[in-house]
Amino acid sequence: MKNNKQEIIVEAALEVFRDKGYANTRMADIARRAGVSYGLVYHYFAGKEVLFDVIVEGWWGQLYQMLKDEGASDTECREKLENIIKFFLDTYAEEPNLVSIFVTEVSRSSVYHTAGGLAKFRTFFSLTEEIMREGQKKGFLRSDIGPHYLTYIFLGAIEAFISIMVLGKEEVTRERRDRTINGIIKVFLFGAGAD
Amino acid sequence: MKNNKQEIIVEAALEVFRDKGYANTRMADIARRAGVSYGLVYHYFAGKEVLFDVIVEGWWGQLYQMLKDEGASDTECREKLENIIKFFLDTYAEEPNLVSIFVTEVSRSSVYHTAGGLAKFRTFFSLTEEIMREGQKKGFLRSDIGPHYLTYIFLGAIEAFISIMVLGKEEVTRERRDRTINGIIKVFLFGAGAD
Amino acid sequence: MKNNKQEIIVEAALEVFRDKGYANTRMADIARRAGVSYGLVYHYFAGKEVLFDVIVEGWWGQLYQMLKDEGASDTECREKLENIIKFFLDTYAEEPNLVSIFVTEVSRSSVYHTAGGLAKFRTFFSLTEEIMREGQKKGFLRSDIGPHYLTYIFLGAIEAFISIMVLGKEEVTRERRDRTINGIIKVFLFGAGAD
Amino acid sequence: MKNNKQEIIVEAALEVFRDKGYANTRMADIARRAGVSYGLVYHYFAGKEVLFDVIVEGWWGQLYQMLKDEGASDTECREKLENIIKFFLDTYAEEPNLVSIFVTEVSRSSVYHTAGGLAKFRTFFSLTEEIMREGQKKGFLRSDIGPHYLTYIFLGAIEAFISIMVLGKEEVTRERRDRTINGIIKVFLFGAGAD
DNA sequence: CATGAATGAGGGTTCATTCAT
DNA sequence: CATGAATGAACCCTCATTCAT
Repeated sequence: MKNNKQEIIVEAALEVFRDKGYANTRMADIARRAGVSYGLVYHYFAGKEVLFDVIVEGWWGQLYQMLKDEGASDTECREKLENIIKFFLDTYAEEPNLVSIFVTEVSRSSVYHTAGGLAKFRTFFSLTEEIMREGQKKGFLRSDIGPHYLTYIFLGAIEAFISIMVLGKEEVTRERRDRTINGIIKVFLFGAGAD
Repeated sequence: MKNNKQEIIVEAALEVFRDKGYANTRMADIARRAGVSYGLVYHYFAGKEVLFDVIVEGWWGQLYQMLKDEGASDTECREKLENIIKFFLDTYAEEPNLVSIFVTEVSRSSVYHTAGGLAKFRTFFSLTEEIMREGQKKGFLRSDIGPHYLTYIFLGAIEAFISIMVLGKEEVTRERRDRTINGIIKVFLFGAGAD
Repeated sequence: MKNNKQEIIVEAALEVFRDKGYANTRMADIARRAGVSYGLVYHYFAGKEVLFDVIVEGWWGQLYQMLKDEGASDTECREKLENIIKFFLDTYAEEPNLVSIFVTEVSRSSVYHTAGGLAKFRTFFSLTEEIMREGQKKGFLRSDIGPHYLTYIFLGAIEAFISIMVLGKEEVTRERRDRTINGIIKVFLFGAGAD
Repeated sequence: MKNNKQEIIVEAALEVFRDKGYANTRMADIARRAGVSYGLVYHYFAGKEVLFDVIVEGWWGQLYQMLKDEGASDTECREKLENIIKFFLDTYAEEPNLVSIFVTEVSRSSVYHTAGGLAKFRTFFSLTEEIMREGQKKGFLRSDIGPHYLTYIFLGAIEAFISIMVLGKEEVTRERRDRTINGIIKVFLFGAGAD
C-alpha cells in the first residue's frame, strides 16, 4: 500500500494494463482503479504512453541490474543461470503484474519493437550471452554451439514457463519455484535425452 | 498473386496486421492494401475481429494438423522433434506474416487469451506433450522430468528463435534453417553442458 | 400467393416494413424475405423510398375510394359511419401489414408528413368531414359542434382501436369486429354518459 | 434558458428529435443545436437511445403523475376527464416538442413498442380505464359498454386532436384550448347524434 | 430478367488529452 | 495539488445504390 498518489497511480496502471492490455486500457480505468480523479493522472504523467514507459523502464532497470550483477560476480556459471531463472520467478511472485506486462505487452509486441524497444532486447540478450560466453570459456558450456544459440534456448525456456504462469494467472509456490528451476537447469545443461 | 478478392483481402490483412499489430490496424488500411473498396472487406468478413480470427484459425489448423500427423506417424522421436521445428521455420519462410502474427498477436496476447484462445493453447501443448510422453515411454527421453516440463522447454526454445526472426524481420536461408534445427535439437537432447 | 416477382417483392416489403419499421428495414431483408436476389428489388423498384411509396399509395387509393363511394352513396349517415369503421377493420383482417404500416409509419410519422404527405391527410379528413357535414345538414348529427371536430373525434376513436390491434398484433374475429363497430358508433352517436 | 449543459442538451435533443424524427436525427445535430462539442453529449448521455429514453421517461412520468392524481382525487368524473384533456393541451402549449415526440415517435412507433415500450402503454391505459370504471360505478358513465372501449375512444379522440396540432405545428390559444375541451367532452358524454 | 459483387458516403461511438476552476 | 467538464479527431461499421456479367 503506497501513500503517495504517484505510486498509487502506477500501481493501478500495472493492474489495468495487465488485465486489459495496453490497447484496451482506458485512462479512465486507471484513474478509477487508483481512486483518483481523471485529471490527476495527467498531472503526474504526460500521457498514456509515458505511464506505460515508466512501468516498462522499471522492469528493464531491474532486469539489467540483475544481469550485470551476475556478469560481474564470480559465482560459477551454473549458479548464475539459476539466479537468472530465480529472478524471473521471484519477480513474478512479488510483482506478477509487472512480469505479466512484460510477457504480454513488451516481449512480443510488434508495436513495442520499434527502434528503442528493439535496442532494449538486444541489451538483454547481450548481457545474457556474455554469461554464456564466459561459461563456454571456462569449459562449463559446450563450445560447438554459438553462444547466442544457447542464449535463445535458455531464455526461451524461461519465457515459456513464465508465460504459462502469466496466462494461467497461476501462483508460484516456493516448492514449485525450485522444481521449475531444477527442471530448466537439468534439461538445459544435460539435455532431455536419456543417456 | 491470388485471383479472388476474398483471398486478396486476407493476404492484405496478414500484411497490415503484421506491420501494425491488431490494435493499430485500420480496416481502411487493409482495404487500401488489398486494392479493394472499404465496403468489400465487410462484404466478405463480418468485422475486424472475424477477419483476424479467420487468419488465426488458419494457423491453428496447420499447426494441429502437423502435430497430429507427427503424433500418428511411426518415425522415431528425434525426427518428430526435428519436424516440429522444421514446421515453424518452413512456415515462417513461406508465410512470414502468418507466423509473425502468431508470435506477436496471439502467442502472448492477454487479449487473445480469453475463453477460446486459452483452449487453443492447451490443445497445442497437449499434442506436443503426447509426443514427449511417447519419447519417454520409448526410453528416448529422460523420465525424471515431467513431460509438460519438456514440452515447455522445447516449445519455448522454438518460440524464442522464431521470435527473434520475426522481430528482426530476418530471412531464413536453407543453411540457417538446418543450423537452427541442429542447435535446438542438440541442446534439447544432450544439453548445453560440456561433455 | 402471388406469382410474379414484382408482387412477391411488395408482399415481402409489407412484412418487413411492418416488423421492423421503415428506418430499420434493410433492402437485403426484403430481398431475402421475398426469396429473390438483391439486385432484383432494384430492377423493379428504383429504391427503398419508392417501394415504400408504392405501398402507401395503394393504401391511400383504397381509403379514398371507400370514402368517395360512401360520400356519393345515398345510404343513411349512420350506415356510412359504420362502413368507415368496417373498412378499417376488414382491411386489417385481410391485409394486417398494410394497416400496420399506415398506423406506425404513416399516420404519425413526422418524416412522412412533409409537403405531399400532409396533403394526403387533408384529403382523408376532408372526405370524412364531408360526410359529417352532410349528417349535420340532414339533422342526423348535432350542429353545435364544428364538423371537423366531429371528424377528429370519430377518426381518432377508430385509429385508437386499430392501433391497439396493430401494436398487440391481435386478430380480429367477426364477432369482435361487430362489437367494436357497435361500441364506437354507440358512443360516438349517443355519448358515453349515462342518461 | 437553462444554465447547466445537461439540460441544454436535452432541450436541443427535444428540438432535433421533433424536427427530424429519431431515425434522421444526428448526434452532431444535437450537439450543434445545443452549442456544445460533440463529445459532451456522450459525456452526459451514454448514446442516442439513452438520450431519447431520458426524454420519453420524462413524459411518461408526467403523464402517470397526472393520471394518478386524478384517480386519487375526489373531483367528479366529468372534471377528471376534462383535466386529462387539459393536461395534453397544456403540456403541448408549454412543451410542444415533448408532446410532438410522443405523438410521432412513441405513440405509434412499432420500434418503440417492444418489450418495455408496450408496458408503458398498458399502464397509461390502465390508469385511464380505472377512471372510466369509477365513472361507471358512480352512474356517471353508461355501463353497457366495456370500460376499455370507453378508454380507447376517449384517448383516441384526444390523440387525434393533439396529432393534428403536432403535424400542423399549430399554436394553442387559450380560447382554442377551451373550445377543444368542450367539444371532446360534449361528444364523448352526450354523443354526436342530434337528439 | 436475374444475380450478387463492389462501392463509399455517412453516422454512432470512443477516448486521449486539454483546461478552467 | 486536485477535479471533472469539455473537446474533437479517429475509427468501426452499415447499407442504399450501382454495375458487370
